[in-house]
Amino acid sequence: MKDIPTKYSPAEVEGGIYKLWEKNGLNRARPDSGKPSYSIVIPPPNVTGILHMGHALNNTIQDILIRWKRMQGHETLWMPGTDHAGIATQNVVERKLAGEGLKRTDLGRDKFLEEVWKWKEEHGSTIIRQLKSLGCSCDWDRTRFTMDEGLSNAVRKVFVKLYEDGLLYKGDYIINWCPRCTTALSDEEAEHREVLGMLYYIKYPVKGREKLEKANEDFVVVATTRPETMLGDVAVAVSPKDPRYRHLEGKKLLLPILGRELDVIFDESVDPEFGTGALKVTPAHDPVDFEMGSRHGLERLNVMGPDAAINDLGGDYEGMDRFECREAIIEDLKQRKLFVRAEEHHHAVGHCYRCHTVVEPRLSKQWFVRMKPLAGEAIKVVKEDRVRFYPPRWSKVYLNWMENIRDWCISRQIWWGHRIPVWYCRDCFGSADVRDIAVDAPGKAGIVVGEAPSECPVCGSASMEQDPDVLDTWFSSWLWPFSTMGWPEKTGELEYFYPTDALVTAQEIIFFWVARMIMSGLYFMGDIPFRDVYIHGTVRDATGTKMSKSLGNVIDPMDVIREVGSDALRYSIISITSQGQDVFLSKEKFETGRNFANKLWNASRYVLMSSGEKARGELPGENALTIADKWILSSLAGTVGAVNESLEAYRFNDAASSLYEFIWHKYCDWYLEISKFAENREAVDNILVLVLGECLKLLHPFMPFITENIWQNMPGKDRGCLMTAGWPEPLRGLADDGSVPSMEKIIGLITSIRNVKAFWNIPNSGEVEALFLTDTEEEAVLIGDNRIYLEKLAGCRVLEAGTATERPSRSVSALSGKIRIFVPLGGSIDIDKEKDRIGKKLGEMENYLKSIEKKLSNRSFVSKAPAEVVEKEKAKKDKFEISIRNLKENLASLE
RNA sequence: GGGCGCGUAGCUCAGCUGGUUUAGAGCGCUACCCUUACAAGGUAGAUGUCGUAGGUUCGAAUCCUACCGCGCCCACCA
Repeated sequence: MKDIPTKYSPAEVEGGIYKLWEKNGLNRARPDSGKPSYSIVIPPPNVTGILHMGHALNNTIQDILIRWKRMQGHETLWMPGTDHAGIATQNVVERKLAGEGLKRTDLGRDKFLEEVWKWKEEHGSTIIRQLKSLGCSCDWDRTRFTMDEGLSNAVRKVFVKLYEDGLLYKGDYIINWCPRCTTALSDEEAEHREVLGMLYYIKYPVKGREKLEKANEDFVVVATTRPETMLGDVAVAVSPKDPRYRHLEGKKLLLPILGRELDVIFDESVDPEFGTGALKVTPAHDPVDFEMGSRHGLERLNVMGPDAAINDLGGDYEGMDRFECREAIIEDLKQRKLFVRAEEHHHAVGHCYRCHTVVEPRLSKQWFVRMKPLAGEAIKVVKEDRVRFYPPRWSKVYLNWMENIRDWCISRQIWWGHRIPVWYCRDCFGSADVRDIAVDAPGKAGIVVGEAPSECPVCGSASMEQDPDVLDTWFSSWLWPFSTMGWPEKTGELEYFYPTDALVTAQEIIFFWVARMIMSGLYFMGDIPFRDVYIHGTVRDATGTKMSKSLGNVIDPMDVIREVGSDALRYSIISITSQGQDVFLSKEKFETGRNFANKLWNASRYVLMSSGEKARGELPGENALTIADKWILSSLAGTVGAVNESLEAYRFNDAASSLYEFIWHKYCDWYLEISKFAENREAVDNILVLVLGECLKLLHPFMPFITENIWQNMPGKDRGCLMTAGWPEPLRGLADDGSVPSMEKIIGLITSIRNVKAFWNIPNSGEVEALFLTDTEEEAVLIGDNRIYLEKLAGCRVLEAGTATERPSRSVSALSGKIRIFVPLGGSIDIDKEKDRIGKKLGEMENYLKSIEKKLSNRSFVSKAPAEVVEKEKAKKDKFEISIRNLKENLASLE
């Protein structure tokens, strides 16, 4: 025992502790335990990803909840897993292949997928391992992956059900297209970023006018940010209310360079104020134009290929990249005197959320889910508080999105993911590319949705071709709360653990995931997927920038764990994240947790070395308790209550600081010091061990490793694991006999005396004498009975305590509450210094007293304020008057 | 264009269902201490017109309005 080092070394204990838990199967959830259930849905991290600070924060919060509930006696399920992250993972593997000089098309679909699975086998367990070193007490036996057989089955079932219910369709729409990933993206996957671009003004000649002289007569000026899309223009639109263009009705314009004839159309959606009030219409490359094109029956000319290079409709520009083409077109327009000017223009441009390439709005045939029918219930459950957001403001964000919901583009032109379970009959559809076959209603002939058919139900042909696309990764994630529990089977897990209790996630994932899970839960399970949604802040660096690999400002949680340990990481990050506020991190912030862990370590070391061998932490009989004992026990009870209250309200930092305050500033600073000179050794040893044990329990959800480690070193054979020890009860039923205020008075006296000593430069180890003038006889007795505290902790000898104590000559004085303290200083007293000290204090107090008096003399205050507030104010006044009188007497006695 | 968050000690932030806090914590700073658990420590101390200006109220860091600075999210102004 004596060999325990004075520095806590997490690296030496954490791994072993985790093995201990796993060996005992402590994180396994049993749906048949009969206990109340508590379950959490883990936001599945990317299978090939690695742990970043956001994960660390997110999973620490979840682990706190799970450990807390487990100790409270709930049967807890924290189901871990990873998602296949279609685009991201495919990109990673493609990059690896590129290093070998290969493209995915060189391998072919099957071979490529083999490569991805291989990659997944090699790298997929990294994040799981990292979550374990963070201390996460997930039920690892139930680890799920979105492409597991069970989850894939759920995806197919859901696809079929949506199809049969008329909620799926495949058709031509403008979608967000990433030319680098060569796939469609959902609206949420296109991140809009404000950029400084150019707005180009271009002349479109009026047909039949050879000269380009008079604006609006000979030509119309059109403004655009993407001149390259003019290759796909089919019209120019103006507002019907715009007098400038009314005369153009029935006229034709000529598309610059290509010379195609364009109609002039009149549409309400054109804003006459913007640009020139004339808008070029490109239905295949812009969502607004697409809508307009549909209204006016315009042709849709798609002028770009999948890589956003200009296709054969682009004439001489064929083969050029879109941005290259932009430059070339501007140049050609200038040559032809059709270019007017370019001005700087701020606008939001979509970027691919995986590779950050500028997204191209592009006409394309894709699968969509009709969302409006799913949104209704999802709005209701939040409005009715059946699903609650913490902090509540996020429900507004959620509702705003839900009320304006748009259809979800779910098909992706990549290979890694759940392939769309739709087969088309080659014979029924002839040679058409199956991608181009529209599916606008359920039951279309020649199409089979669900399992691979052996033949076409219409013509009997055996030549069926599966849709080449895969589904959006979120199409499997949105089923996570029930697909992981075995849905569509009616499993015991679903019965017992669904709906789950809490979802902990980051703000940026509300639309991607939270909202969609609520919709899918309600639609497929008929019930909400979770009751509480806790939205934590975003982890940023010290300057407020979001941490990201590409910016190079990340702090790797694994580095932090190596340096200070998981517990320190967890405690630090939790203590700086107040509800829903962003977390600003720097390496120094982890010192808080490291120091706290070390403090706990050393306090435990002391308790176990000096007393723990015999003491078992039993509460001594009430008669054996000192005021200090009762004070620490009562304070512990208060802390239990505070921690519970904070955790119930998802105020993790509050819970953490309550524990910090109690353990450090009450248990260590005071009780441990007091214990060193306690008379009843046996009683105090038991209380030391008892309080330590309760502290370990309360702290365990926050710092699981160190607390379990200390727990395992505490005496007592049948302790078992702290991880499954019972959570402390709020109160231990101690009689309220005034011990707590008495102890607080003693603490106040000690502080005052220390203060005097510091002011007069008396070393803390040096002894002084002290006399006490009290208001009441009880206080004098209290001091007399507890003189040992003053002597040991303030380093003073108590000479006298009573209501008639006289101030000795050549002494300085202090005040604690209403008790006056005199400390004789013999010849060393510097009267001027003392006068100055008292004078300053007196000034402060007189000022404050004046403000109280003013308040009390205000008739409105006395008549309108609640009686207890007035009483308090009067009590304050009394206290200050006495203090001032005392100080004046002190001053007078110096004369 | 809508919506949201933040501006409190040198730094990072709590507090904000108005009055028990003469505004708190951690870090940093100052002084004294290697006191037999802990120097990653102990004791004591200094530091704030609570962004600005109004308003509501007996009373506002806390509620309302406007403004000034930051930051974020959503949105089809080309």
